[in-house]
Amino acid sequence: MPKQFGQILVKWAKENFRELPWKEDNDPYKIWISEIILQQTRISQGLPYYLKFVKKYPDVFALAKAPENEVLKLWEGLGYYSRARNLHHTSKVIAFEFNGRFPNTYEELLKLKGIGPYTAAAIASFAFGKSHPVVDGNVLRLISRYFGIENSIDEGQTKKYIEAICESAIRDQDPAIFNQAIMDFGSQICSPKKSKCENCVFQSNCVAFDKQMVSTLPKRTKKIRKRERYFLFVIEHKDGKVIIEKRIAEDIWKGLYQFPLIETTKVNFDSNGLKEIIDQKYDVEIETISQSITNVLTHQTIRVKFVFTKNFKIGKGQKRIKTASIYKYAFPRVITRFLDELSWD
DNA sequence: AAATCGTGGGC
DNA sequence: TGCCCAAGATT
Repeated sequence: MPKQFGQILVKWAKENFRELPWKEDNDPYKIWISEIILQQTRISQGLPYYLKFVKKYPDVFALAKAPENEVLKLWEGLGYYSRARNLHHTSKVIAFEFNGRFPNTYEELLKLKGIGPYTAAAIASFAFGKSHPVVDGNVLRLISRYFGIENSIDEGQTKKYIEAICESAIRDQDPAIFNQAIMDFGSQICSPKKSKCENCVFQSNCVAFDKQMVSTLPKRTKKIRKRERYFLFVIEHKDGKVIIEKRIAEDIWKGLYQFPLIETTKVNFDSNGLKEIIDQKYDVEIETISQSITNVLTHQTIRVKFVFTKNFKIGKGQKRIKTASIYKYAFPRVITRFLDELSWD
């Protein structure tokens, strides 16, 4: 790593500076909220949620005092809901155990739920000026290409190697500026596709550019296995009320609500005898069944049908709510999208 | 260590 | 269209 790497990076960033709302002041709370929201999430997708969160919960006490369901409702649609649950959990730790004082070291931050190596480094540097490099997807890509690292970035060793490189690079720089710069550069110039190599300030030293490996680096070895699942959501709309239940299992959408669910097999899902399948679990009369809706997630493809019924016998863990108060509960996207199309005549 | 956790945009 | 990917963390 040439010593000028950090300098060149910071110089580039100052010429391409863009203000981010959570960096207006150095409020660790706001920086924390923004970093959790931005995990595996693009700024354009996360920004509206950030604005909602700091408006409704201006400080850690406001967040800590809120009920979890309310926090999940605000998070609805953003995905990876454990982030919201951990965010809320950690807000209570900070508010009630630390009396609202935010941990200000990398090591202490790392102990908090939902804060891993990236987020600890981000908060430590952006809020407290501590010298810890952020190593996110942008950084892994940039460093892999610059050094021509052909080992998979999925491996812990590779990540540690890149972290070590960044620790030396950040040393002589302002930590916050360096971290912002390296991520901005990775996302704007050293992008996954259509990298802007023509006018890249690192072109002459970049191994990947020299060896024409820009499009093949970084390497990944993990392959995603996708499961197929088949969900029947049973809806009973009666007297302006519907029945819902909370997802509590260690599974997708934990903490969110849904209509009573029957998970079934492909054969049953596609068969004409869906009634028997439903009868096995619930004592109901079936009216209509929606067409199959496909919900593609990272690790599973879920086929969903909505089954409209009468005389549903309510069971444990289920409750009737007014349709007018559905908006208070957080639902998975596949359900909110369906509800948006629906009018409860 | 490897699998899992959502959603939406880009091509 | 189907696949990749996105300011990762947890178990």
